[in-house]
Amino acid sequence: MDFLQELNPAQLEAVTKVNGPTMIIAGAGSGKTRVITYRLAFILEQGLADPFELLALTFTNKAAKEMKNRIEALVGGEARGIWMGTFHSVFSRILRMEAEKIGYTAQFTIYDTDDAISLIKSILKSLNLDDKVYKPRNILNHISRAKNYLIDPTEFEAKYVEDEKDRVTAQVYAIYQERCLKANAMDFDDLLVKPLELFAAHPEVLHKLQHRFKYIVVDEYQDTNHAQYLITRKLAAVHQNICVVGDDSQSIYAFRGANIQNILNFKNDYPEVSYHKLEQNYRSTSVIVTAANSVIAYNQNQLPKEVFTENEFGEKIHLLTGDNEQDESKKVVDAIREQKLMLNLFNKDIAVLYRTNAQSRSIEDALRRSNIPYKIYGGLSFYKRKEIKDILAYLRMAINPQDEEALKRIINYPVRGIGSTSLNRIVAAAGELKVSLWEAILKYPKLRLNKSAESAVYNFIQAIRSFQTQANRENAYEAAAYIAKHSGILKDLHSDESPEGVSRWENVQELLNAIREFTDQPENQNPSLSQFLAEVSLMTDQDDKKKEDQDVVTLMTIHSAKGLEFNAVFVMGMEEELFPSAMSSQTREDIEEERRLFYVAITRARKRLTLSTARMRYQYGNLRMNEPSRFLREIKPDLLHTLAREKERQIIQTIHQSRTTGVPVIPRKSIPTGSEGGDFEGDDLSQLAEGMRVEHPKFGLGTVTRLEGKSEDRKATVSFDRKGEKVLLLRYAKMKLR
DNA sequence: CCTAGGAGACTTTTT
DNA sequence: GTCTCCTAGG
Repeated sequence: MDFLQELNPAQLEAVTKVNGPTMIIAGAGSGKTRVITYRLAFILEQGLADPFELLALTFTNKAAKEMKNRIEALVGGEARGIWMGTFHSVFSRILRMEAEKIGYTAQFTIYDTDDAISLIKSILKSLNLDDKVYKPRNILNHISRAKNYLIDPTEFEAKYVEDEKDRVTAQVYAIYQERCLKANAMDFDDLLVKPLELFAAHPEVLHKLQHRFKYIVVDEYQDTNHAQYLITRKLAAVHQNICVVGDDSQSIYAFRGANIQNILNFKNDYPEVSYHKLEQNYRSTSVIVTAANSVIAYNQNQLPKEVFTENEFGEKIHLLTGDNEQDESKKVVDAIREQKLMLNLFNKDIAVLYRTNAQSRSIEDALRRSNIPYKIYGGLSFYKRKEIKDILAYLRMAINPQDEEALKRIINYPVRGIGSTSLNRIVAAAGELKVSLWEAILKYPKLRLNKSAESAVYNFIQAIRSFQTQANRENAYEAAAYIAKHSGILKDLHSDESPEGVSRWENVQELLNAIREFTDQPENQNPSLSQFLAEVSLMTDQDDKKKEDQDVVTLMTIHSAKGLEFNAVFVMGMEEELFPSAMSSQTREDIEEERRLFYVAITRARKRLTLSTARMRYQYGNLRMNEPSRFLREIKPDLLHTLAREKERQIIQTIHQSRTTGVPVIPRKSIPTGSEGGDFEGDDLSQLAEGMRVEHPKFGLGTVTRLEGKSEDRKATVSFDRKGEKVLLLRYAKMKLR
């Protein structure tokens, strides 16, 4: 067990104290993954358990895969026997084994968020409710929250209905669950809730698992929700060897139901916990670690810890200020070039992070202009593209024909003459008969469809049946290729010669290639289509391996950067209203989560951290001037690099002056329109009227074409002679009357 | 059945 | 500003 030599004392203790409940608080860059993998390897080497008696739960497939590889490197092939995966994949696996016990089959479909929303829309329609008043997205959020707290429709109805919206939600929730069951489908939340239902109804299943899993490790414990908390607690109840690993400072998913109290309260649940703190950071320079500490110290709600590093002091944090987002991006790109030269960096050493996806555009433009290759993460995932979802819907129908959302998607794609009238009739019939859509169309002669629709339905049934046969007989690739061809999708896409059409066709080919890869994997025991679908529904773009090694700059939201590290990190848009987000600035809890997000951003950097702001930017179509983010003031002043440029110095001074007041000062909502615009003086715009000529410092001369809103929201649409039409908030816009 | 265009939304999103 | 979704009209 030579590998133990490589650990520092705190890590060594966390690795070797394997019995009883354990909590490991792992600061950013403190070797968390190493500790988890060594710990599991240690258990195996000590002969304390067999691989299949170990359960390791993560939040991403990527994390699971990495851990698996690293354990395999330590102990060899037996690592493959460990139950290691995401919560969702591990429990979907268990659910497939026991599905019959709760009214499902092993072939159940996993509905993604789009399926769920579509189902809710369909339910609202059947209830004759307007989906503009009762927003499906919103209802789904409520349902999801209820599920996370294990509130079933009956309890929801009884205890949580306060107004009409809640009443509708309760009603939709109940029908939603019925329809999912009828469709042999579960949503993401069900994958966590159903195991608990299963355990309650069939204690022997729980009993078996409790005894089997001698050691349980939960990674990123700060991100668990209530259902996940309960599941792990139940599974650990017999052996009590539960080890939770996480960092409360990096809890950034409360908005999705993660409950930070799970980690803060772990000690209350297990008073005899053995508690370890990994506080030495191996990743970043001292400047970066100290800055991160100084920021997170503003949070009240946290576990005490002292992250430190023995690394070099390093370069101070730079702050760039642009006049607007384009200028900010330009300055960032200049700095990227400079740092590449100075520090000998590759593109792939560099990441540009931002709070919202919408911010990616300006930095993309600037990078493109400079011919710096980049890759954007986020945005619409491969698996969410229409053409991919269409193919997958066919595959789903071949495996689970009860799948309503799949059926609705493809019953008339490619067009086969089953229009909305026919579909409405089918949906209504299914509702009356209380059967799935598939069962309803099997009774097509009784649906009183018109003759052509009736024969179209007959042909559709025959097609799906032949696909089912293929799926049962052939491997995943053969079946999928057959279905793609015979469904007519490939032909339909091929006939579209527009660039988008070509790209859609290519995407489908890429999916087929992925399926072929899946099928051809030598270690794949079960290369069936149903197995492929079971895995693909829990896969995301993040798991895409081939794009990893390209030498390109990484662009992503801070959320998606969690768990990654880069030599040089840029965080853009360090402004009030943006970061912290205007929508998360209401309560102290909101701000603390935003602050943790900033903490995550800072700690992604190994050597260099650069922050940037823009004085002015478009937000939702109007020009806004936001104060520099309060978080900038929370970085110890001596860690910020003072730039020679006069403007930058002023900004930094303002930041540091407000710091002396002690308590973080909440900046004013708006900035006085004083010095920024140079010597341009705006006229009084209260008398502005349509048709008037104006002059703007940036956009030049123009004509007012429209006025709307009142008082501080009053805005003017101005058609500028050279810059085209702009909508300007008069509160901010400085214009002369001409 | 397809399409253009209007209305309205709009933070983050491991599964 | 920009995207998505829905609807009316061809």
